[in-house]
Amino acid sequence: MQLLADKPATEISLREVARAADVSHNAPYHHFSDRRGLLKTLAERSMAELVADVRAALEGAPDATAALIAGGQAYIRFAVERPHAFDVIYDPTVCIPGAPTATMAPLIDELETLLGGAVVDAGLRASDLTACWGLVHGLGTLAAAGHFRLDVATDSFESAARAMLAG
Amino acid sequence: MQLLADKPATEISLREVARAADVSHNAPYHHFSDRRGLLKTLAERSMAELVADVRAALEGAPDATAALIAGGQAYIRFAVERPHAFDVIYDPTVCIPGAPTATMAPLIDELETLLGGAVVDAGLRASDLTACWGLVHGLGTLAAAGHFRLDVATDSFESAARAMLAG
DNA sequence: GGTCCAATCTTGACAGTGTCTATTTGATTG
DNA sequence: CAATCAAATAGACACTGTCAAGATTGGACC
Repeated sequence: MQLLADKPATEISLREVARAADVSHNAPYHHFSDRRGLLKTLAERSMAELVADVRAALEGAPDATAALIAGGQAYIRFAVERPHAFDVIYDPTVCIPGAPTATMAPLIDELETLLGGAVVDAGLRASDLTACWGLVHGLGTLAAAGHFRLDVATDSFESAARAMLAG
Repeated sequence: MQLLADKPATEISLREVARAADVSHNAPYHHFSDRRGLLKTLAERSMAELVADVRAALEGAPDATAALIAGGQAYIRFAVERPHAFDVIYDPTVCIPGAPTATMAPLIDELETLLGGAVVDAGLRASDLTACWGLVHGLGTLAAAGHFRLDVATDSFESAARAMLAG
């Protein structure tokens, strides 16, 4: 996780992890089946932290509308502030949504429940979860890649969400 | 580009490209500066095709509202049908938005002009480009990763766009 | 105490990869 | 014809993921 703060998961090697832990180059194989096994674990931990961030934002909001906006903005902020952690969560070569890890599956469910609940509580239809999730995911990804700034992304989400609520 | 249809850019090796072209393992170095140089070229070609798809969708639409929806849906469809090409376009280790390639820069501009024009023509504010781009990007990415189906993503974009137009 | 066992770590080896250097080829051009 | 220059080549290096086969450990049990 420490290495993941500085470089993309793709560029993290098992031997590098071993060196950082000051053990032999093969010690990681007694803790992870594979290089992909390591990445799976990184993805699970990252997802747990993303879910925690979103939940904290939802719980800290005064009303349902504010909760939807705060939750979405927390999602976007996570993507921008921890881009490599965010990327590894959604890397399809690491975790296939159709067949997720035993640890990952409930986290995905929880994220969907949190976001879905916020969408419905704010007065939107349940099917609008797709749009809201897509919106924060795309804004977060593009902002993380540098296509626009974080505050532009969060403001943009807020006004789009309000437009959907009004419409 | 042929290899990119079957596997992510990350898993394409220069030596593999050389074998596919039936040349020595070092021949690619006379056409690309670097492994990253190859990926940059793949990103540029992919971006050109994405822009072409979006433009074709815009031009084939009967009115401004239909154009916005068709353009966004073309973007989503590209992401789902050619996920590896889509990924390499937005890979920040390949092309940094702040300092894009000479070939990539005008393509990014063109995409923004196309989408921005569609947004404004349909009656939205220019600042809504961010939300629309983020929306199709996120829906495309999540659908490509398998989090929901293509038709769910395109339908979701259509109804969200109509909601924004009505609000 | 002694004995087993499972985890953990180690060294050593292998093929594959990106990249550097130096050398050869082959066509274009003066 | 000779010169030149781009394109391709072979060879080498460090690095990587992964496999195999031994070490070391610490506790559970007789």
